[in-house]
Amino acid sequence: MEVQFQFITDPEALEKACEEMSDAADLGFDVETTELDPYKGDLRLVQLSDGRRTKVIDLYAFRKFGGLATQTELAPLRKLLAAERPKKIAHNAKFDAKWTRHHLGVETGGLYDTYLASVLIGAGTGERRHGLADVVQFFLQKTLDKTEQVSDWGAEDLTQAQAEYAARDAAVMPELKAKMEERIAADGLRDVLKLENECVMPVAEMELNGFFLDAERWRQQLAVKEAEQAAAGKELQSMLAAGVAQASLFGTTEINLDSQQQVAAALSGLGIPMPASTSRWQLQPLAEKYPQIAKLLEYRAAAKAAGSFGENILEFIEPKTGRIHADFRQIGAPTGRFSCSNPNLQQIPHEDVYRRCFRAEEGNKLVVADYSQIELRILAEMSGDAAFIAAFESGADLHAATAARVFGVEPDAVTPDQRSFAKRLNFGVVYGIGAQRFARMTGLSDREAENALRRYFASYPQMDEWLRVRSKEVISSRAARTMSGRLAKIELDPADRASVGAAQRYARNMPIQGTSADILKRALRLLHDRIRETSARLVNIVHDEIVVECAAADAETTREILVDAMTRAGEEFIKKVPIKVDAAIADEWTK
DNA sequence: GTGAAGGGCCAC
DNA sequence: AAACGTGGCCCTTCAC
Repeated sequence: MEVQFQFITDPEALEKACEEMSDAADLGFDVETTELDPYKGDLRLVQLSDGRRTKVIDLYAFRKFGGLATQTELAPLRKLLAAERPKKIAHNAKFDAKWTRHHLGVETGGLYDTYLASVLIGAGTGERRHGLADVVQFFLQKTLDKTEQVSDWGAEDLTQAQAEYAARDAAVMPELKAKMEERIAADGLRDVLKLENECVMPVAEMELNGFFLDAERWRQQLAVKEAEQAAAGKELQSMLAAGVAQASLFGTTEINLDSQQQVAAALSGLGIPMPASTSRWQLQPLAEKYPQIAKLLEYRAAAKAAGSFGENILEFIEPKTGRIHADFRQIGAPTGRFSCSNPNLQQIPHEDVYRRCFRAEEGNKLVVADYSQIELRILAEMSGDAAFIAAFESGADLHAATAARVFGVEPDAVTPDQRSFAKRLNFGVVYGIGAQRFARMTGLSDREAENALRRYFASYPQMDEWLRVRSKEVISSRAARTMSGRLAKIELDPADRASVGAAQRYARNMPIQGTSADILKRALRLLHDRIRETSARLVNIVHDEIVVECAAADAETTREILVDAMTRAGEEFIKKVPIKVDAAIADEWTK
């Protein structure tokens, strides 16, 4: 693939090029950098292409004019990037948006991400990869050579091959987008792609913002957990010693307490009847009778804390900012949920000892807001169940209202036990729980659990019907959708009962979990547009929760903006049930 | 040595 | 040894 391009190294040429490109409807947009992390490396090239004319801008040539983020020589480029039109077509646009935001000081407008488009079209099948070369091959039947991708982009003089590679990646984007749009339309993915594209910039900024972690507090907490682990480990070793087959003449009876095999063998050696697995739910019932089991569970909890939530997380603090800049995958699950890694800020334990380490910096506040029972409200909306909707509309305690119906008592006569059963039913039904599992969970007999489920669905007949239709339709459609139109293709083998069951539970759960993700993403965009000129910064999201940091003086205003954005986003999708958002202003990430 | 797989467990 | 959905991280075990 041969691409003509202009290599730009001076302000006059840049201004002319930006003027030339400004009339295009779509511009391919790409950058080349010396590192993957914008806090660690240089932004070397910015490439723009309308498909015919391609500009490769060498930012090293502009360093002589001063800092890139503020210099006036780059103003034409900033203006072009900031504009809603032309659209900027990029593959994994979050990357390009982060680098240009951080190094050029500009928020890119009109982003269109061919990576996210490809993932949406893939609909969770995993049957093809979504790298640019893969996507270009699949949609355009053209082969892209990516060997220059990892070349030295910090070299004073770039090679011809590097410049051509850079130009070509940008030049292919408009054509790729045009081709993908046909498929997006045919698959009914227009709305959800718009939702995703509008969410890229908020996510890019969130990653740049990072979340402040008080390292001192974290270390103090960690020291406590490490001491607990050491103490529990020592006690457990001596309790197990008698059950360990003599290892050597030197008589060492120490075993690896992190090895299920060795621990299970030692416990068996003590005459303890061991279940097939050593997972907590299996061992818990044995803990009362056997102190060794109780000690093992104590050791495991401390080991988990010291391992997954230990020193490792401190290593993610970026020295330049003193904050944690985790990676958020915008379509982390086929349902549309985000995933998070390096580190995963969506799995920090609830306990205050951990959460209080994530806090606002001096002079700032956190605003923490989450949707109240959003998945159950979505289920009410999608199923249109009159009784379920009425329970939400009354504003009364949903779980108590459910208990009253299931147990056939007056709402104010519901016992705490009954409410607890109803709560677990309400949450379980979202996951497609079965009677057996519900029985294990609650301690009811299988018979009683079946009856409880039967009464539950009798109480909410339209919900029952909606869930049944999802189960039935997936057999032929092999697909499910959220309210935004997000698609999940579902594989199943009709001859295999387990596969059919799994597909049916997924087909019932995906529209609910995925619509929740749709709503959150819409909220992120609305929030982003309203906090742009304020002190507020998005710092974390956890499925139905948004955390914003702002100047202390702006906290009340920020809380109102956040609640309003989340509520409006919810109301765009949910019409029959009220949306409820709980929000708090705090110094720390606690509720 | 390195990496995949599986167990176990944290979040929503 | 979960027939309750979605993730990621740490650890051991085992194959290459």
